[in-house]
Amino acid sequence: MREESRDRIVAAALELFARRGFAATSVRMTAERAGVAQGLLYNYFESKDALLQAIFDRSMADVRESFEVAESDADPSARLERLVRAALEIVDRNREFWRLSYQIRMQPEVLASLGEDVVGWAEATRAHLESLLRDAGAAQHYVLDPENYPVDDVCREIVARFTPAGGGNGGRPT
Amino acid sequence: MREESRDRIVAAALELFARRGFAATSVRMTAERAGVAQGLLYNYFESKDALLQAIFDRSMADVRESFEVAESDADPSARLERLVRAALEIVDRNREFWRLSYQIRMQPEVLASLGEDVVGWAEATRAHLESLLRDAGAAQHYVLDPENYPVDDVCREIVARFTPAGGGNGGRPT
Amino acid sequence: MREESRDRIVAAALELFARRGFAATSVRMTAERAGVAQGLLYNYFESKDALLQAIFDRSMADVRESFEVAESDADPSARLERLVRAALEIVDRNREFWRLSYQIRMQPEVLASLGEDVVGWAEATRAHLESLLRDAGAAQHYVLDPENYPVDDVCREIVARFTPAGGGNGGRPT
Amino acid sequence: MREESRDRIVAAALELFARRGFAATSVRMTAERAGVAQGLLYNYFESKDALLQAIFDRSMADVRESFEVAESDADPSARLERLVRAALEIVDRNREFWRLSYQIRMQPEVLASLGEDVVGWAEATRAHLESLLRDAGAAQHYVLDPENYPVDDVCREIVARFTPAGGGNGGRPT
DNA sequence: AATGAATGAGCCTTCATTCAT
DNA sequence: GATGAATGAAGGCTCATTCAT
Repeated sequence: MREESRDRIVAAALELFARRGFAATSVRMTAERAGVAQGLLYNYFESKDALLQAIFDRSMADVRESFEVAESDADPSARLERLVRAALEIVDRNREFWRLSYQIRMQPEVLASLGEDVVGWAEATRAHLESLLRDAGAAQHYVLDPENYPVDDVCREIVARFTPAGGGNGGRPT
Repeated sequence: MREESRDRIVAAALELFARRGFAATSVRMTAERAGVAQGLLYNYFESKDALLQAIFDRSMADVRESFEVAESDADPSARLERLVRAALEIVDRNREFWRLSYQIRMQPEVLASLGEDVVGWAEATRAHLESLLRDAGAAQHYVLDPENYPVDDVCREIVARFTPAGGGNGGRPT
Repeated sequence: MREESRDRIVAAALELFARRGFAATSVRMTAERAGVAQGLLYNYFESKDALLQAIFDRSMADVRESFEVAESDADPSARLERLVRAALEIVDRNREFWRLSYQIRMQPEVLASLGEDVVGWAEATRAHLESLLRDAGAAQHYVLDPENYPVDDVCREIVARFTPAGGGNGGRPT
Repeated sequence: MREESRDRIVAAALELFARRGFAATSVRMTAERAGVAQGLLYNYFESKDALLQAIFDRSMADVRESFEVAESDADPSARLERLVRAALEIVDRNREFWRLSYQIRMQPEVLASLGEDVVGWAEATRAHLESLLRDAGAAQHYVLDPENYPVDDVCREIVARFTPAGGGNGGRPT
């Protein structure tokens, strides 16, 4: 039950930070959304900053794990498709997180206040993800408007492009 | 004279809003950076929100104008290249603004508080810009790390792609 | 067992209240120092204020008792010396308490919130103690820096002063 | 007028800190007593701690100056009396301050948070003052209950004691 | 007897904003 | 046009206190 309160706080914070921005979201508001008293937040997190860091920690672990599972696929012929699907799923499952992530990547000071690992990780994952999803435009587009995104088309096309005999416009800059 | 103070405030605000986020930037800080008393800000802008709106107005006008000039080129053979170069220049000249713009596009509530026109404009320009620069990945990449961006290569390639006989993968999703 | 927890709480509270002040000491801190959960404190005391009152009760009883023992000495020739030694011992044994007591005597509002008895007692004891220890300066000095206090000299001198044939400056204002 | 607000804040703070204790006095309460908005306090002082330090600075300067004036008296025969009267006046004029000072001297942590100079000064002045006023008991008594303090008797007696031919109980420990 | 998660009032501080100068 | 003292609401955080376990 201890974990439940903590999780609800993290979930509420992620949602609000993502949609309103970290600085514009008050702790009071976050606690309210999580359905707990505001003081409780400080039983689990040392500060509002620490809560932000915790969100990154959790999502980073989730992403890392998803990729590892996908990459461990033994069958080479299915591997690419699984990776691409995993990438889309990762974006999908953590949509709020990416939204938050995009904001913070634009703010050098805030970014620096998070641990070193976040900075490196954010860059690495973005590269990883985008090399699969073709480009940040796709990812960003998908984050903002998932309904109208042609997931299957994109998926099929990506696979096609990376499969021998496909060729075409290969060496595009990212 | 009047305009000089106003401009310095707008410039300071843009820089700070972009690098630290709108909510995390205080009016005091902005006035300090602009080298004026904090009260003066309210001679020119009704509120902090109005200042943000003013930044959008100014940058929107700048972008619009740049495009118009480029598109008015009479010579068809040079037109595409000029447009592409204009797009890169626009991003370059307003780098802080794009940084800010990306943050705010992620925040539905903030976005809505700006005028309707901003919402539509932001979307339209992004599409316009990105259809030229290929994708937001490129634009975003360029915003964050302009030093290492292969401007000329990209430019050449884009022109190539849109020039007859290029063809190929045209209908890519954005 | 019951008493042990209670005593540890009182001891911890006395130490912290004395060295950091009552208001600046948190219940959490006190419980931590006592090595118990913070909730337990409310099994023994109705409130933080009641804990303060309890400290006074305990120390007041201790002081009272010490004096009674000393004053009950039958042998007139030894009586004075024993009283003086008792006074010094009382100060010594309850050093933290005096420290706390001095602080609170300066704060009319806090003092009033304690029971009526405390106010009267504090004044009476101080007078009693100081008439023996010569003055609050001595007592206060001794509280703050017991190492360098010439206990024996003071003791001897006091006895001398109050012993017939000493006389001299008797009716000094306190 | 800037100075007036500042002074009113300092005066209100001194009074409240002295009578209720530093930690138990809220900034809101202080501002209210001073008749200003609570935010204004931070135009003049960086923090509540800084305000406490400012109080010490001001009173320390006042005390120092009073002593200097008294000590500069050329006439040797009047000098002692003037010094003693000055000491009493100093205590009188800064009664709230001494009250506060006594409290804080009992709290090692708070004391340490004030500048080094305060620690040394407090000790030196106390010694200085008390060697004149005979002892902290007198001073403390006078602080708490000035109405009933036999100022003139004490003054006369002190002078007598330090004047040649007086002698008597000279080498008392302080 | 004992724990510590949970509460919400209140703390110190910062903020956007106003207005006399 | 420009200043900065002044305001009071709101922010992040800590606190004394309660209560289910």
